[in-house]
Amino acid sequence: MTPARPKPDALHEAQDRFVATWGQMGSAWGISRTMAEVHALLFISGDALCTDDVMDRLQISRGSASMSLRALLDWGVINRTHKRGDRKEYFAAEQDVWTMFRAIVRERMKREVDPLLASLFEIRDMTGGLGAVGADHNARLDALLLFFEVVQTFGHRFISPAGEGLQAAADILNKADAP
Amino acid sequence: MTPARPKPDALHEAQDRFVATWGQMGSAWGISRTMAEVHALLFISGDALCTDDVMDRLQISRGSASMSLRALLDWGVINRTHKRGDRKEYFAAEQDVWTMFRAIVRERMKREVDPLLASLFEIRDMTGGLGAVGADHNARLDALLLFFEVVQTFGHRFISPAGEGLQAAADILNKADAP
DNA sequence: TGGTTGTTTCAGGAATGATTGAAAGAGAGA
DNA sequence: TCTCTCTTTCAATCATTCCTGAAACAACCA
Repeated sequence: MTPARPKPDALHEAQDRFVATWGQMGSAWGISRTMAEVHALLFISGDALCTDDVMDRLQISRGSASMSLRALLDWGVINRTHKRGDRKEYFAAEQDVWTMFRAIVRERMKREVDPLLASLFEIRDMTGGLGAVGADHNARLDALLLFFEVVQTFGHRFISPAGEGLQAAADILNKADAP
Repeated sequence: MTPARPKPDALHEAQDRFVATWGQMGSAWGISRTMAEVHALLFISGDALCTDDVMDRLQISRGSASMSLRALLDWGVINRTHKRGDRKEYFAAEQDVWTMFRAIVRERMKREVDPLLASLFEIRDMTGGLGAVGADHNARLDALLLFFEVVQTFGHRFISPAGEGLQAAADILNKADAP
């Protein structure tokens, strides 16, 4: 067995399983497995960890750890911290789940929904000149556009500053739960 | 230039761009590019196409076309049809955008959210015996569980039979739009 | 400034996931 | 039953994406 046990085995194993689970979830949704695992580790440990901690725990290279951490910072789901008398950088995951998902939704909207809508508008314009030939085509595009505009509206509401976003979502769900 | 032009160039090009756009979108969300492209083609053309039509238009192999079509059937976003006096199978995309997304949400819930919740519960149980050591860990898991239960509730409402699902979502969004 | 510690970058290699194409399967009609 | 047409399967190949590791970079301190 392992001679040194800094943590109870059960906790350590539970963390590992959480990391694996969250990693799988990530890849199903288009996020690289490692990046999701790094996030999972920071979230579930609750501590601020340094690059070497992450490397050791997940058995990944320095480069990979650095890139994942950078990407997570860009997404706004982790933060840099420092420890007094230590030059290393430490990273801690946002612990509020709603705040975390607001950040995720904000980024995905910016990276995917907004460009998608822009493209759909452009594509629609390509057949503006056509008469009846393009009518059905345009009708289909319009239906899709309408749907994604609704998605965008809803998304904006979800991510809008603190109270509103969370409250709006919670209210909707509470109302929806009642009947 | 191409000698035969069964369709106006503009329409053809618009379709191609839509296919490419939808394909990109797919890969960002964990769906294989080709499968998303096949779906895009069926959706934007509005016709029922056979395997060869899809192969020719997207320049993919028979095997790839067959597998993509099968997967799209499993997702419930396209349907088989037949033409009188023709043994070939034709495929047509669901044209109602809300129905289409209800199918997508239903499948993703079943494939990803449900198993995720099951895993999170299991992981939580792994540290049930631990005292104070595991308390923070469990609190974090609980917060995540709560969030995904909300997601699940909301998702179920969205996909619930015809009227309700669509209506509920539309209502919520209309209300949210007002102020 | 030189030495030390820590971080980022990126070309190349490894792993993962997707596609092909040919062969087997399935069904219809004669 | 045989033949013809269309569909599905799957091992081998290909493409893409991800990770590694070492070198360059940056920041701090004496």
